[in-house]
Amino acid sequence: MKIIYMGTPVFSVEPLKALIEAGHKICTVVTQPDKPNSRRGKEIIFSPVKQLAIEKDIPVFQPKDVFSSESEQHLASLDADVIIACAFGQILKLNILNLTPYGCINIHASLLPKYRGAAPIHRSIINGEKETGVTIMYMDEGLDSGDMMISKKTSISDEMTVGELHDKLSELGSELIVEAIKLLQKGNAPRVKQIDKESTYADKIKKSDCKIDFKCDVKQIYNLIRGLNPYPGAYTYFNGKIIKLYDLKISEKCYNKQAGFLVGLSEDRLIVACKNGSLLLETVKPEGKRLMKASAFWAGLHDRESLVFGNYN
RNA sequence: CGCGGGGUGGAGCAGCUGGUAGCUCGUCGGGCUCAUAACCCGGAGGUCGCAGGUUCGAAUCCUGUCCCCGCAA
Repeated sequence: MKIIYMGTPVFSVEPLKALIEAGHKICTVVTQPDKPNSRRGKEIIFSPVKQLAIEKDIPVFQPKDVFSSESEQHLASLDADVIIACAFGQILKLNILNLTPYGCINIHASLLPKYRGAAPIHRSIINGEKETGVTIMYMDEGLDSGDMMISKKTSISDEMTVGELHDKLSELGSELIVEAIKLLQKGNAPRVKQIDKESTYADKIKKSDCKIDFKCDVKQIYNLIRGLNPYPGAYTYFNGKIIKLYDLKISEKCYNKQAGFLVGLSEDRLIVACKNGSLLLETVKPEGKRLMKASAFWAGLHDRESLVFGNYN
């Protein structure tokens, strides 16, 4: 198959690799424009997918708007069989959706119609789901509302972080997309409508979603933290500064302290009292600092007056 | 030139209204103890990122330089 691949972040790297290894001809990789960035100003960071494309000698196309007529003309001139989109980051409109014989196929990291949208992986952990998966679908104009081709489930363990789940789903997506293309080629690919009324949405993670509310149950906080670990990281405040919490365990042990109180250290873990239990922090990242052991953070406290997370002052 | 924080014994920090360095943890030795992650005593370990300047004297002030990181994108 002659494929146009659209993707941007790390999640879309593995599937692209898999397609290349499966022997498909990737005529162009479409990815988001380079962001002129970095603190220093000048360094330009290529998207993960672009890096792979360069490595594999695949042409890269970075339109500001894929659906623009110039972009459309360029893509049309490639004469591809199918467009595969995976976390590309731009909305596709009809002109692109209908550009190739097989249309646009999407790799989505959830079991549709559940968790449509931008952050299905994060949201599924934050919500404490036990199971999720990857769905290969035919794209339409809606938000992840197209007909489904195939999907595969995977379980979410109680300790899993979003980073781990991300990698797992990325791998699963790689397997599925290769299989999906085979089905398309054979001409017997399934096509199942989504049951719209059962759909749910996983909105993009906003900054405010990452703030820990210590009034919540310990389990909820635990899910939030692992659902945002390693990126973008759940945060709270300590002495007026932001501190992000990463690796941790949850404990049922209750302390007679206010939620957010730093009880002390136990086996190199910082105990934080919560509602209906406690958190055992292993790594944290104070504002302006790099990731460090919770025990190191504890060791560096010179003022043991206000040992509470969640306060602005 | 997007905003900002930082480079001090193995780790995390304090000191920075100038006079050769301190805290917590770790580590080593010893003690207490049935025992210990707890406690007590003692020790080792630092050219205070680098270069230059001011000064009788700088981790502390000034200049330059390298590196690291947080936020925002």
